[in-house]
Amino acid sequence: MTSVEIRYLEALRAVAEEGTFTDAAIRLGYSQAAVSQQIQSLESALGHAVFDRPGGPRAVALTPTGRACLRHAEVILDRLDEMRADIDLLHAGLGGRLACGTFQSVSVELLPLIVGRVLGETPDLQIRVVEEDENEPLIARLIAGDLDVTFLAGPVREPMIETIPLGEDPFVVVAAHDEFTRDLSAFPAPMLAGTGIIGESAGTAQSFIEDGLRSVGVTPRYRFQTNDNGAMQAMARTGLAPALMPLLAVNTDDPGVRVLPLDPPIPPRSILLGLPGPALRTLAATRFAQIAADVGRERLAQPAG
Amino acid sequence: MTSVEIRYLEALRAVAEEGTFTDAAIRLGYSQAAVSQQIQSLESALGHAVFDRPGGPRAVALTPTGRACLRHAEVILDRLDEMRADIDLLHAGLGGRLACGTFQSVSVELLPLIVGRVLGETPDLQIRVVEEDENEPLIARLIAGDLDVTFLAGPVREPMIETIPLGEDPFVVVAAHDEFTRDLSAFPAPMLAGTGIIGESAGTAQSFIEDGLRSVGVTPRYRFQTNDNGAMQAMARTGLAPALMPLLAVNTDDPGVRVLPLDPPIPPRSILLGLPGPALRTLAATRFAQIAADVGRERLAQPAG
DNA sequence: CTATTTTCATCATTTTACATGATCTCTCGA
DNA sequence: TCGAGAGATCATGTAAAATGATGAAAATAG
Repeated sequence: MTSVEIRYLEALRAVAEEGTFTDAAIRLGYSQAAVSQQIQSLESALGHAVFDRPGGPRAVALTPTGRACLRHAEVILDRLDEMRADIDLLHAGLGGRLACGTFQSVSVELLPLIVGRVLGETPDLQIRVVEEDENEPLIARLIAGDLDVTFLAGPVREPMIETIPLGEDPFVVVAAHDEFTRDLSAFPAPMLAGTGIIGESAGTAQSFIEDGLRSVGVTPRYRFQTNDNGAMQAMARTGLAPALMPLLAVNTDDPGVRVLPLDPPIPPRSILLGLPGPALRTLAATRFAQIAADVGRERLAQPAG
Repeated sequence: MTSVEIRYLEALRAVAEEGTFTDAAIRLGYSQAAVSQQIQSLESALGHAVFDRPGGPRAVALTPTGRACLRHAEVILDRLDEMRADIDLLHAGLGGRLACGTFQSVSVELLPLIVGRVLGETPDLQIRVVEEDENEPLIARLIAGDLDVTFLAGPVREPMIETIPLGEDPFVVVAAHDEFTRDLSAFPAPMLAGTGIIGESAGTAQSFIEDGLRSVGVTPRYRFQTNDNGAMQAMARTGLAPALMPLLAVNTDDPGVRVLPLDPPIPPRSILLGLPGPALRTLAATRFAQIAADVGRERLAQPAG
């Protein structure tokens, strides 16, 4: 009891196209007997004849079973070729797919820059972006192979993956442009205790901010919480309270607000790029990481020292 | 240098789904060593690793190459299952396709009746109808395997195919319904010499008619020739000349014409169903032939004796 | 830190499948 | 009736695959 093999399907196609077992054997580089046996194996695997052998010098003809089989066989053989081509492309670094994890503040400015440069080099690469609010699911998906590369925030302790520091993203105060803020060059941290703050709803970044505030003696009190950067900034513009946001997430072209460093400053969040171990790394992912590091050097503050 | 085999793709899928070589081997009914070697063969065929083996009791993980490969492998394996299912269906006579050759006069009444009954039995059968004006291309396509069954007219001498007589289709005169034809029960053949006739343009049927007419002493003289049955009948309705048509092609519900036998009669055309040799015959084609014979007995004149 | 467990790789061996070359058999056409 | 051409069959050597046992690496438990 044998099963269907690629070789049999190739023999089927060759015989169907050549019309004789002998010619098919020549084309495939086998002996006639080999092709005969391969077709017999295929027939025993399927349980039905695929060729009608009229005998004598007449060409063999496909049975209805053979025709049905050939229709599928051609798809299968084409798909195999496609597979090889796909894999070759993947290792040439030109094609394939790249799934990239990210989070809001990175998505605004850094990601488009990086993606733009990557696509400039390899236009046939298909980049898929997955956004999450926290590190944890991004890391999990990277390990699962669901992502090829992902941005991460803050310090990451995870031996299963490799991280590349891209730079630091300071937290800034976004406040309404009014008489009070007009002449400030930094926002006094203690004032936040009185005004309250606008912040993100939850997530890793938010608890990082809260710890930072406490370290400068301020207990955060939220006047408004949202996960949408635009909404946060718009709310700050009304003067309800200042928003405390990562600089990357701020639209600095907005004339209605002032973007100020906090005084005293709280520890900035570091931006990392996570990659799987070398064996699981795409060529495209490696290149993405290089470009991300370049862009980080250009656009992000680098840690002192 | 080995090439990609179905077995390897099955191993790839099993390992990817189970997470370990050992579990995949159990599922596939192989030893662990066998699966290990199959994956190695696949990797050497592709030129790249498909799994990352972290070593120790951790699950293996697909490499990007492996993921690309698996995407295609799943399509290929699904297609193989589909192929088997398709062939099984074909031999259960329930599914598959049936390509049927036909010609105009049969298409009008006989074919819809037969197709209706066949589809009543096997609704999932896909029937494709191919119409030709002559026997010759129909027979050629039947032999080429392009058709599974075909209607044929008149006597056929072709050892490569099998024919089943369905009945006879007499030639009738279709004449305008006027004072002259009102009381006739048969049309006198000699009159056709005076009026001329309306007939088909060319083809096997037409030369058969001409031979028949000559045998009753009439030399055919065409007033109008067309390949469209409706046009022929419409022309006869105007009274230009009587049309000589196979009864099957006549719309007998037309009150504007009288449909009369010829006197003396000319030999009728026999209607046959052509089938390929038994090895090339679909179960559906066999059933089609049985139903066609039934319908023929009900609707066609049977040859004397 | 060692023992244990889990997992995959490796090796030698057996078993199976495969390809070959030499006939056989069949059909058609001369 | 015979030969040419096509596939089937057979015996045989070879290559590939599966096996079972063993080994190595890494995480886990004590």
